[in-house]
Amino acid sequence: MTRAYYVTTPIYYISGQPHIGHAYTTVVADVLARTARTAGPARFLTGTDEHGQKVANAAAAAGKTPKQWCDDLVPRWKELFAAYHVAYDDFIRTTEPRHERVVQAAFERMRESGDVYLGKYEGWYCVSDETFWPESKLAAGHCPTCGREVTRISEDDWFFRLSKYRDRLIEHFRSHPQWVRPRSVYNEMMALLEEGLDDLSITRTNLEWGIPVPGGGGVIYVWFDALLNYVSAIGWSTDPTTFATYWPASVQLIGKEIARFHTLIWPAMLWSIGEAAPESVFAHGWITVDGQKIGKSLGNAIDPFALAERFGADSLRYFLLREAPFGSDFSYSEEKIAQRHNSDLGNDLGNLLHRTASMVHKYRQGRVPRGAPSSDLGTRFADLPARVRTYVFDLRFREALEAVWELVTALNRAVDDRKPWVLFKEGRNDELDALLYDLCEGLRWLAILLHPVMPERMEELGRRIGIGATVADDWGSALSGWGGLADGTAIASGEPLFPRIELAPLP
RNA sequence: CGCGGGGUGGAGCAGUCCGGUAGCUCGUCGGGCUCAUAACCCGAAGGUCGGUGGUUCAAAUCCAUCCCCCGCAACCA
Repeated sequence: MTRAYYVTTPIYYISGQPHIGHAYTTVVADVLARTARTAGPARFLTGTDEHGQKVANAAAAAGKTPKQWCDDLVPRWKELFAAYHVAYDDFIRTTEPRHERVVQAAFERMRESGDVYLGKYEGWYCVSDETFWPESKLAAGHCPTCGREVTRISEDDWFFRLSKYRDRLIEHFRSHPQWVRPRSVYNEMMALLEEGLDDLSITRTNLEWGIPVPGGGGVIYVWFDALLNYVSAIGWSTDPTTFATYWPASVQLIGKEIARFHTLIWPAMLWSIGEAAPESVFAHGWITVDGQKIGKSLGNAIDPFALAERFGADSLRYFLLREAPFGSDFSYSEEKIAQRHNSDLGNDLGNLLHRTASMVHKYRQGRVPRGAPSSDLGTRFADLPARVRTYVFDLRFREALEAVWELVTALNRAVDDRKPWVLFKEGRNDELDALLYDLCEGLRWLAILLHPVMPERMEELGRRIGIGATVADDWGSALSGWGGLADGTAIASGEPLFPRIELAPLP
């Protein structure tokens, strides 16, 4: 059985509209999946988390049933991913039967093994908000959102024996120091582990919007339900062959706010049903505006659709991966996006295409001339695909892009160093042919190497240099050596690939 | 004593785990070039790496302590 690359995003909780953070995580997963596909089989899962109190509340406020609410919103997420050129293999909704079956099966199995047991859940309930609050969240004994009185409630719920897995989790963390990244999140989770773990109530009797507890007794708590999407989507308990191909996941991307659930509770749940923990979990940072967290209440939420419209989805994808080391928070601003777009994409890369196409037309009637038998550039960058892959699979996107940009810079420099306008004037045709060939071949490499990051623009670049859809080829064959571009290929001249974006000056 | 992260040339950041010429992008200044999207290439200026103390032949990097900023704080996804 072939093990395949399996990458997941969190499933997104649809109590409202998608924002730029959703696009961020999903784009990163897309880049991983696209890169993995240049090497072998890969699967990329995303989806929506649709149960729970907040969805029920939001739906009620909108005068809809929860299901209708979700059905109406799911297309927004799909539109978002389409707008950002995301090509997922599967999109799972937690309201689908294939998921509900698996959640109930997992629950049953844990109940049979004794990892799920009946206990008493106690907390505070705000009648007005229809919300439960733990003791620690109360504001001076009152509801933290509406300020009203809360009442003590107590219900019989099923609990997951999380405490039982503490020692195994500690051992797993110690023996797999890279399994949770970045290091800061690993440390924080390890500290939580050392403080100790309590069992978790995983059912609710006061709520109807959820997956029914097998045998009755309310619904399954939304987190317990949601985490299982990663295995329900690949057929746990129903399709052993598919499951064995993809599990354990290669990397599960999350935001750092949900690290507890994915690095402590999730592996314990998996062990409880006899499966392995994911190979790695990577918690990325927040996108901030002027160092502040983005939030509706702060009034600085960003409409991801408008942003893609304005700057181009591929430029944004590049920005998100290039701007900060993956894992850290990073500050977003339109000025920074425009700067990256203009400088890296427009001046360095786009202009490289433009000047190359111009010279090929001016000096060689728009056809790629025959290259020299060997090229210093080809020798120097022979290991670039392997380097890029290593960086990408290590989620060091910034370093991957910097490595690719060494080639961009080298090509631009080659023009200055070898002075084609002089070669042309002096009739040094072999030298001119060799240079122009290097430039075109270099562009072919760039289109292929950058395709996972900027699929739409690199496909356009591929069309311009006459290689079309092969930009998504397997790197092993496409980039096995310098010289893959056939001479005589027509190079199109055209509008700038990344036209400059001028921001209106600030008042 | 709740936990964790951060403070590096004008701006934004790498480097800190495994001590040993402080690196990148943008900006600034000077030069080159004309194929090109006022783009490209070369060079320069600019930092006692938050403070103090310690370990060491040697510390941005290890230890202690202090100051400042920011997240999280158990069932909220």
